[in-house]
Amino acid sequence: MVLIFWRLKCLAYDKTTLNLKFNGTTVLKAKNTEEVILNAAREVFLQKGFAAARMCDIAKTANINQAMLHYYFRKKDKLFEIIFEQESQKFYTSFLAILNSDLTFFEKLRRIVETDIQKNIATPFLPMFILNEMHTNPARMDQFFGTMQRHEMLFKAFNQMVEQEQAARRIRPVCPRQLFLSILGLTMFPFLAKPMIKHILDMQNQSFDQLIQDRAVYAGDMLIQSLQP
Amino acid sequence: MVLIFWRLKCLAYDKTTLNLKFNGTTVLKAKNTEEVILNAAREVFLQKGFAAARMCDIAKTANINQAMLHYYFRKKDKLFEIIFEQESQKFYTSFLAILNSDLTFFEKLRRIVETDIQKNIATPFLPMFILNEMHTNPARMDQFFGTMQRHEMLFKAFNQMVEQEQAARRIRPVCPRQLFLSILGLTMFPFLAKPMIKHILDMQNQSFDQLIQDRAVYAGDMLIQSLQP
DNA sequence: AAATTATTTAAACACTTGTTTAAATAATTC
DNA sequence: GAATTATTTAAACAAGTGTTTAAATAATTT
Repeated sequence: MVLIFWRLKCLAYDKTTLNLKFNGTTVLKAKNTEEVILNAAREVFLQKGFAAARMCDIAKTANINQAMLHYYFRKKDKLFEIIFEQESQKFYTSFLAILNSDLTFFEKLRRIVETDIQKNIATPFLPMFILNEMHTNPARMDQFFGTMQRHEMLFKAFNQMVEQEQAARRIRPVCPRQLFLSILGLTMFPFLAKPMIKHILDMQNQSFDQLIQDRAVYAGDMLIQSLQP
Repeated sequence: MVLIFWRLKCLAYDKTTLNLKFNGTTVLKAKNTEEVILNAAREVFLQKGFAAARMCDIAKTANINQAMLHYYFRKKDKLFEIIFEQESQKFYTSFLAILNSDLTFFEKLRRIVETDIQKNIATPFLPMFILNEMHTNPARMDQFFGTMQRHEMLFKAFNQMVEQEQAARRIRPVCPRQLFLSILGLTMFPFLAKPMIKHILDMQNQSFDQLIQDRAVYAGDMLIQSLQP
């Protein structure tokens, strides 16, 4: 019995490093400090944005000394750049893949809306994080769009598809750019305006989440309905 | 000739106060310092948000000494509160008025979308300003919605109207909350995402503004089209 | 096991940025 | 026109916040 307690005492997670230690020596390196820092930075930056985020908040969230942040990442800017880069990637990766699939146009619309909403449910602060950062610091856009021409491809593919559908008279005449704006607006807006909307609609978190869930079907219906020839 | 030059020299706007002076004495008090400061604060806060806004930027924009800001408004927080309060007012004042007018439902929809977009054209940073502030500092919401129950009224009136139209089978069955989200999303999103959208759609300012202008009609069409029974 | 390297800590540092002070100037009142 | 009050300025101040340092500890290599 004493033995058990002795073991329990000596086998424990180090709160600081999150490593599993036995008698003070690391047995399992769950995550290295770098990852712990990045996760904390992501959490704080996504919630507050660059300007309002505090290095000490990140340190506190990561459960480490503030100097560690600089040991691993030198500057706040550098740390932010990494997070922004990572999060930028998530933003519209699936969009192109869906466009290039062999679904029908309407199926693609549904799929895009569906995956977009599911993605944003997973990381609800991402839209505001990206858009606000671009708003206050337009120079960041170059980083967002990177070196490649992802974004040109993105709309070109979409545009071509809409024109094709239109030519075949499977949808009514519509400005592809407006349609593009509508898709993003219908899916992203609830995440951008969540605090306000919750208040106006007088909803708790749970029922708001349900509203968002239902929105995938609703937005899909609406788009398709509005495109009927 | 000399006289003319002498006059030109002595009749001039004081860069600091914006007052019109003659021989050094104020002839016309265009705007008092308070207004000058508030206008500068509005400009800076709307563009940067609270955290990224700098008192010295506001002073520079107002063309005055930084100490003046504190002489007139004590603290940065206080100054921000005033601006936030003023801008909050503009946010959905017209919405209720239109709902209570005696237009048909579809006409109301068009009118709401139209005025919303026109309002945002006049103050394009307002949506991001309000939503981002609520996102980073939810405590601000109480100030936004103020003491009155404007917001409850707002959705209640809308909800009732949708249900009424539905009962009369003038529109297809639809969740009023989803429709509400759609209206706001369709009109506000372009302003929230302007930097990104401009880049993706590869547009200059001018053509983007045209896209926004066209959007009032487009969004109205889309909403009505999607509601056809 | 000793030496070297990597990691962590606490404290100090330095830069930014909000705020105050005290003196000067302008405006107003008596 | 003198006295009082309001406004403005420059400078210093103070609080917040990012960053560095030097010493301590842990890990790794020799």
